[in-house]
Amino acid sequence: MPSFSEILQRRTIFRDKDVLSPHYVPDVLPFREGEVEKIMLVLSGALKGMRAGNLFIYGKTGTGKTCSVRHVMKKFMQMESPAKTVYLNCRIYNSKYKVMHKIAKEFIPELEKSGFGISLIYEKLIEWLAGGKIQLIVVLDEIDMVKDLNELVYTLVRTNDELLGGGISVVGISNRLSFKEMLDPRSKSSLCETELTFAPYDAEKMKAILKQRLEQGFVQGAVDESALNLAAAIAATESGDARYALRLLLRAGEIVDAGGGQRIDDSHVEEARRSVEGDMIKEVIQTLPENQRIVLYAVANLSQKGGRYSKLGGNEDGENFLLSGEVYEEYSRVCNSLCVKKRSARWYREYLNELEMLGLITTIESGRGMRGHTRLIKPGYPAEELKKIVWETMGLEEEGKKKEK
DNA sequence: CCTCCACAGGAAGCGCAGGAGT
DNA sequence: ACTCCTGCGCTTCCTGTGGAGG
Repeated sequence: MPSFSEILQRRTIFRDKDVLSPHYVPDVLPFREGEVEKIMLVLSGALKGMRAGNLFIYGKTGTGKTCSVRHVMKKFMQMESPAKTVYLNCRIYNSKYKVMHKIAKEFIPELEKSGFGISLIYEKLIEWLAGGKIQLIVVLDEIDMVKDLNELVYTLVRTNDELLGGGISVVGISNRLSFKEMLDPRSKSSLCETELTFAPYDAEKMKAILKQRLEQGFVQGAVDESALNLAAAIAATESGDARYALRLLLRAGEIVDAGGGQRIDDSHVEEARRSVEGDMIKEVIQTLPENQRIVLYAVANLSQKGGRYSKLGGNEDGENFLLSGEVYEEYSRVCNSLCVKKRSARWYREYLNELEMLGLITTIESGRGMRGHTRLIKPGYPAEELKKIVWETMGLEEEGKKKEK
């Protein structure tokens, strides 16, 4: 059993792990100068006591949206001004009430406790804004998660009509462009007063970003040039997501540390990719309902044994596809042995659709050679790995699985 | 050609939990 | 604190689809 002092004395190639975390806001944002300037421009009015413009920011995950906004907020707060900003993530504050309450209690201590009516919160907020002639900027990250978004936007925008001094402006951030169509036209036109799109990073930019971070995050010379290139290339081709790239490097560093090495090379990045991928699959599977996990297990299990399709010699390219029907049979069987009540065949099909969308399985329509109209299924990842992960997430049911064998 | 098979997926409705309204 | 309402997960029922088999 090691002591803390031993652990602290262990050699590490990290200088500062925080720099590699997704929450870190760097002082310089490479390739986002233009976007940062535009955000500053839109919000600058508030510093002069005028109402700032509303802003809608769109871009895929890991393209620096949140980072850029937080960066601007940081600068904004350093200025002498009665203007205020609030940042909230709508994954947590996902309704009009929760958002309004969070905004209010940020500035008005007496509303700290919950249980106030929405109208009281609203009035207090107006009183506070008008009293101090305050310009408030509300940043709503992952804004598409708000259930009654139309209501919320309408309320926030209308507030300005009731105010003589002070005002509210909204900065919405989303990674889904399609949600804009869900808004009614009035909310849409006020929220999207100004729009800004963040493009994914290409491999070159990704490399520069990683380079900037690893100079602060790792000790000098800890990362091979080719390992850096590889990490940048993987992240750029898979998603353009800088967070993913950073995660790769972080994991690769941990792998090297664990092995007592001193340099990250290509093999560590490859290993990190597999490891991170495994983590992400696990995260997804964990959120799945029990029955859906059993469906996934059934697919994995059956694909190892081989389905009827391959036994009938129906496939030319050797792909081991499964028939929808036989997977349902297998699923039913597993449910039985686990003493879990099975879902109807109709709902099972919905489960399949969702699993496909999540990339956990792939399906194709049956063509010639197959009787009837069905779907051919195969796992999206190695069956062994999927079974293991499902197994782990099932926890207590492990005993049941053993009996089944 | 028609019929049957083996499914896909839409429509309606049901029971339940949690939030809104009073 | 009480009911009322609504969204969600799910079942039941049903119509559609495209090739196989007669």
